[in-house]
Amino acid sequence: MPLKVRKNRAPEPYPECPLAVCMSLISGAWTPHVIWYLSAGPRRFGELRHDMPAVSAKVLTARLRDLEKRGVLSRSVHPTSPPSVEYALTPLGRELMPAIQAIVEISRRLADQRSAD
Amino acid sequence: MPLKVRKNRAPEPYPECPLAVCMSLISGAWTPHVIWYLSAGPRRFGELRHDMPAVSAKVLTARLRDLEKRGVLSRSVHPTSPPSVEYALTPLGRELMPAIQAIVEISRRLADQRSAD
DNA sequence: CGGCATCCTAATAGATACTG
DNA sequence: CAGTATCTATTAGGATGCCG
Repeated sequence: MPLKVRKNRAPEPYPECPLAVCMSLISGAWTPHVIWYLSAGPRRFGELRHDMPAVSAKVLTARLRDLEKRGVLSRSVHPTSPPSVEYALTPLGRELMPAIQAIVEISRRLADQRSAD
Repeated sequence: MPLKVRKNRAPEPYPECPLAVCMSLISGAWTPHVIWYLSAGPRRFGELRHDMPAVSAKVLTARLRDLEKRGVLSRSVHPTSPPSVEYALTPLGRELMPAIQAIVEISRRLADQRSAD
């Protein structure tokens, strides 16, 4: 059993791999969407769920916790009633925007091309 | 049982989801790396394995087949001895480069910042 | 050289029900 | 409102061995 690397993720510990650092922050099917919807400004849990109706609460929670741990976003609890929790991009999170932006633009262009057929 | 969507992938069929089209082409831990290493020009299977020592042959094959099926790259077999197979980006594949490029640049900047600490 | 077949683990994600 | 708990399913990826 040789070496046992972390599975299902880009192998971060290889510096010769030029995409690894950023990929480890945006990998996951929902991660880029979360970052995208936060790029316009802070947003609450329920609003994010509304933005992405197809994601389950569990998965959204998991992604948010993960991104918080990695320093991409911040989580602030407002002890009101009913309680509200706000998520916002950190400076690190904002550094990822060029990639997300590029993905959005390519998606739009490809979608346009398809509908033009 | 309501609607049964495709699992473990960004939900392509939601047009209101602005990242879906591109994400469906670059999702997967190794996919962006493959596209990146092909961006400099056509490349053979063995060369790609050399570029990404951490990927197994099986996974690399799977990613290449997948990308070929989606029209991102082309596969051409040269019936020499020993056989050689060359992969190259298609025009569609080249459209994805801005996103890959952005990921590479962010990775480099973040790596620089870390080493500057 | 460039695969494919087989078996395996781990990560991601979905459904549903429940809670402070 | 913003989660947590539990259970299950799908998939990505890894290890190994064989083949034209």
